[in-house]
Amino acid sequence: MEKRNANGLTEKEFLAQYNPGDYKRPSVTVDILVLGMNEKLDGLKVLLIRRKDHPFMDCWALAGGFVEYDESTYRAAVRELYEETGLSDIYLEQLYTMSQPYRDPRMRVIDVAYIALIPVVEAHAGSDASEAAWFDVSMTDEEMILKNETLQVEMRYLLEKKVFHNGILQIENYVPKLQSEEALAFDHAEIVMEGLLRIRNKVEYTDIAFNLMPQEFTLPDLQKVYEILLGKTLYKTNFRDKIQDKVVALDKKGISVTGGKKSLLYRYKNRY
Amino acid sequence: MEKRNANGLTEKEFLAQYNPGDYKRPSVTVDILVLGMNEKLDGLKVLLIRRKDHPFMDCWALAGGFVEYDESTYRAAVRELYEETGLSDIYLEQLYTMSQPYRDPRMRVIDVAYIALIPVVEAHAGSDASEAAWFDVSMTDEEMILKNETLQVEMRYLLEKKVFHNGILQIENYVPKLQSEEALAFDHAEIVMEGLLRIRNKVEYTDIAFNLMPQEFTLPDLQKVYEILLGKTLYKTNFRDKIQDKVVALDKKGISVTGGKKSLLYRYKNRY
DNA sequence: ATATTTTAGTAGTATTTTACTACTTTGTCA
DNA sequence: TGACAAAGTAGTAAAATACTACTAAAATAT
Repeated sequence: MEKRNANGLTEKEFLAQYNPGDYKRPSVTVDILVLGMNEKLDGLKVLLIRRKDHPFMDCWALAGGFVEYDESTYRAAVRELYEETGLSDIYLEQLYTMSQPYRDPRMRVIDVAYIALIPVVEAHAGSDASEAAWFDVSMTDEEMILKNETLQVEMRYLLEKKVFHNGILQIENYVPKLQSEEALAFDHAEIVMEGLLRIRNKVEYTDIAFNLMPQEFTLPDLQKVYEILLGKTLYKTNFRDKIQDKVVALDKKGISVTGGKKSLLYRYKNRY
Repeated sequence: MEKRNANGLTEKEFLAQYNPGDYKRPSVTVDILVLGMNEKLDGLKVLLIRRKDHPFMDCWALAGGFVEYDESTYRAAVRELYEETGLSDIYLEQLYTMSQPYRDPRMRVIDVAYIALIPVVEAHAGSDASEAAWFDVSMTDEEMILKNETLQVEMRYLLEKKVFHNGILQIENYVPKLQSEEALAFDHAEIVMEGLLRIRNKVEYTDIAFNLMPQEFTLPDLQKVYEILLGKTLYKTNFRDKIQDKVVALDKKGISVTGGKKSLLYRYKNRY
C-alpha cells in the first residue's frame, strides 16, 4: 500500500485526485429474451412488449430498461424482468452485448442482452402497464419467424451469412434481414437469433432444458422439449438411457401433453 | 412516418426534442484475452500487460482500453489490440461483459471482454510502450495458474463453485480465489477463466482451433493443439478420420514440433 | 556408417453410442 | 367394448470411439 506512481502518489492519494474527465459516455441498458415452451410443447415462445413511444413506436420489443448507476447488469436484468413481467426466480444468463453506435437514434446506448427461460408459459400475462404478448418463434438455417395468431402479427427475417473483413467468421455469423411489414424494435431480431442459437447449442452439453420444464414432468414431455430445442426427433429408448441419471422417478403418474396412456412423473435431480 | 405519440409528436419531432437527461453514466472499456499456443504446443499462453499506475499498479492485466463514443466495442477491441500489441487480422470474439459496480475503484466501468486467438506465439513482443509478456496458463477443475518462468512470476487461483440465490447455476459458475502473492488486476482472473472455458467448449463443435495454427501445419501438431484445448489425449487414427474433410494436404513435408519422422503439411480448407 | 530411438502413418479389433424396428401395456374416446 | 394412441421395453444394425499393433521414415547416438 506504500507504492507510489510516477507522480509520487500512493493509491489513496491517486484515487482522491482522480478526475474521470468530461468524456461523453454511453447509456447502458439491459434487454431480456424471455423464452418458454408453448402449451403443446411443439414450439418455443418469446415474450414481447409493444412500444408506446418513439423510436420504433408500436413495434414489438424485448423486455428491458436502463441499468442504474450502481447495479450490475445482472441485477438490472432481474429487476427489469420483475417490473415488466412479474417474473422472478428463473434462469437468467448473459447473452451478448450490442454496441453499434447508432442502434438507438436517441443517443448512444450499449445494451447487454440476457436470456431468461421459464417453465411452461402459463398466466403471468399480468405485466402491469405495458402491453405484452407471447409470440411463437421458429428458426431454420434460412429464416426466423415470430408470430402471434390472435394478434395477427407476423415478423419474418431472412438469415444472411456475414463474413468479416479478415475472412474469419465471428459470433455474429448471420444477420437477420427483414422480410415482413412488421418488425422488431432496434436490433432485437439479432438478439433473438443469437439467443436461439445459444440455447440450441447449450442443450447438447448442459441441463439447460430443465429450466423450461415444470417441477414435475413426464419423460415424453421432456423429450418433446429436447426435440424442439435440437430441431430433430429423438429415439425414446436412447433418450431415456441418456437422461435416466439426471432425473428421479416419483411414484405417481401424470398425463402427457398429448393424451394416450398415463406416464410416470419425474423431477430433475440436481435442483432443489 | 406519420405516426404520432401520446404527445402528438412525429418521430422526427420526438427525436429533435429528446433530452437524454443528466444521469451519471458508466464508462465503457474493452479488454482482450489474447491466447496462443506455446512453442512446444503443450500449453496455452496469455498475453498480459504490466500496469504502470494506480489502481493495481505493477499488477499484470489484460490488454484493453476505453471505447470511443462512436465506435462499437468490437471496433474498439480491434483498435486496442493493435495499439497495445501490434496484432491485427486475428480471430476476435466477444466473451462476457463485466459490470460489478465497484470493479474499478476510480469510477463505474462496464467492461466488454473479448477473446483473441493467435497462431503460434512468435516475436510480436514489440508492443511499443507498455511492458507486455506471455504467461503460461493452465486450468483444472480446482485451480488456475498463470506463470512466467523468466520473470519469476506465478499467480494461482482456486476455483470456487458459486451458487446463485435462486439455486440456479449461472454462466459465472466458478469464482477464482487468489492463492498467491501476485494477482491479476481488476476482475481479469474471472475473464481468463471464462475465456478458457469458452474455448474448451467451442473446440468440440467449431473449427476454432485452426485459429491457433499457422497457415501450414502437420496433423500431429494440430492434434497436440486439440489435446491441450480439450484436456485429454486423442487417438491419432480417430482424430485423422474426423479432421480429414476439414483440411487439404499439401505436397510437401514439414517437421513436427517434437522431432522424429517428417510429417505431411496441411492447410485449413474453409479459410482463404 | 550403422544402430538405436523417435515419431508418422496405417491396419485392425473391441466397446460403446446412436439409429432404427417391433412389440406389449395401459390409458382415452367413440 | 372395441379402436386408437401413446407409454414403455426389447432387441438389432450401423456408426463412432477406444485401444493395440505394426511398418516406414527421419533424427540422434555410438
